[in-house]
Amino acid sequence: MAEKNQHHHGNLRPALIDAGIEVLKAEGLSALSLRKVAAIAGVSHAAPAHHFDGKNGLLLAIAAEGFRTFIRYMEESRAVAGPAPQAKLLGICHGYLSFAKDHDALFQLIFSPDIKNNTDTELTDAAQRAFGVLADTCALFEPSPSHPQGNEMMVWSLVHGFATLRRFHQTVPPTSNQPIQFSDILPRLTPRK
Amino acid sequence: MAEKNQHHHGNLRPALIDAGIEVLKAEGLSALSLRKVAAIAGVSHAAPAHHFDGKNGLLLAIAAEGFRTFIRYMEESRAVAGPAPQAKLLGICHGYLSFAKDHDALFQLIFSPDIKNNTDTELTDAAQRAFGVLADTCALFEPSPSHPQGNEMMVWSLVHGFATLRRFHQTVPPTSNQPIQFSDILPRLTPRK
DNA sequence: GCTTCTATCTTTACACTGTAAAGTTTGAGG
DNA sequence: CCTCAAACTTTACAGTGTAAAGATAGAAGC
Repeated sequence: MAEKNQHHHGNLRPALIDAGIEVLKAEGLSALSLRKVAAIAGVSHAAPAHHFDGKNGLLLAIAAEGFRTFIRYMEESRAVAGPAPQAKLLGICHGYLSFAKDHDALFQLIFSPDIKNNTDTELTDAAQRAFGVLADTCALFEPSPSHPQGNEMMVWSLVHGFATLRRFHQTVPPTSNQPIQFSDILPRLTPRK
Repeated sequence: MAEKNQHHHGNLRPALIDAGIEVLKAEGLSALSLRKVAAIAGVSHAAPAHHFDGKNGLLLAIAAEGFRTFIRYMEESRAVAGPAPQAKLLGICHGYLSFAKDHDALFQLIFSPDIKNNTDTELTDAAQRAFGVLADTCALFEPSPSHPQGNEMMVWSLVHGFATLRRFHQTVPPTSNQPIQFSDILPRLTPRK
């Protein structure tokens, strides 16, 4: 490894992003601080400022990386699903939900309104590619009569809300104690012929 | 008013909660601090500690208050809707979405996983009552064949995801620029006879 | 080979945050 | 009138983001 204990770290930027993801996994979003990731990477606390424009910049970079693994989750889950359109759609959603479960804090971050994005193309590109994965799968079905993107928004809202509320129910327990599967609430769409 | 400029404020607890909601409206969740609400209420920065168990306690109290106005939004929106079950359901959802739009930061707070709830009955009661408003309206329809609470969870996930993604699209703009209405993605349920 | 220069990182400093502990005031009860 | 307890203040401390100035090392030019 490029373990130079000198002044120049070598590839500090990705190291800081990795450290950030590490903190997210271990202690959650609220525990993520510039000084902590700097300490993990073995540099001074002010070093991150030269690679990211403040804390928000680090969050943007981590979020972009998060979106990329988010995409991977959906694509891999779709790949192992059956060939039928409905199976592929459910596969995407299961990937969505698996990501939310496996990367709790990262999921919180990438959809957090706290990260102010001012034309960060790296983030918006990754986010729109993530939406594209879902849109492509929705294109296998007849479009919604009410709106050209009706199916996308319906499925996207449904799975996102489901994931978010499942997180919420860890804090405020639901009234019912019968666990519900996502496939129970996903409507059947009519495949395109 | 009970404007005593002495040592004892009189009713500091609700004043701090109001100050917190005021900050949320003006500057957002990230700008909410104990010291700031204390300053607004005109007390020393450590005063809140005697009424709430730390910052999380204040957040819990604000969130409980937030859930109560959240309930009011849904009930009032249902009241002005038509008598048909589907109209009432759509009314609830519009109240849901109006609240999310009018009280952006408060909406973020009440569904934030950062507020750690350790058997705070005030919050859980309000939250479960909010869910009850939606459940009551869903009871007007035939139950989902797949799960007794299938309709509730479907509608709840749908509207919550829609609200969240609308917030998200303020940061990352959507690929399509044709605005979509919630009524376009809400499925028609079959009313109970 | 030597100098210069620039990106990278460090040091120092400051305002702000939450929290704990000890001190002060005020109003109520004996 | 005295005591006392609740409400609030004061003081202190560790942690945070950020800005500015200083140090270092590798590259670029000659």
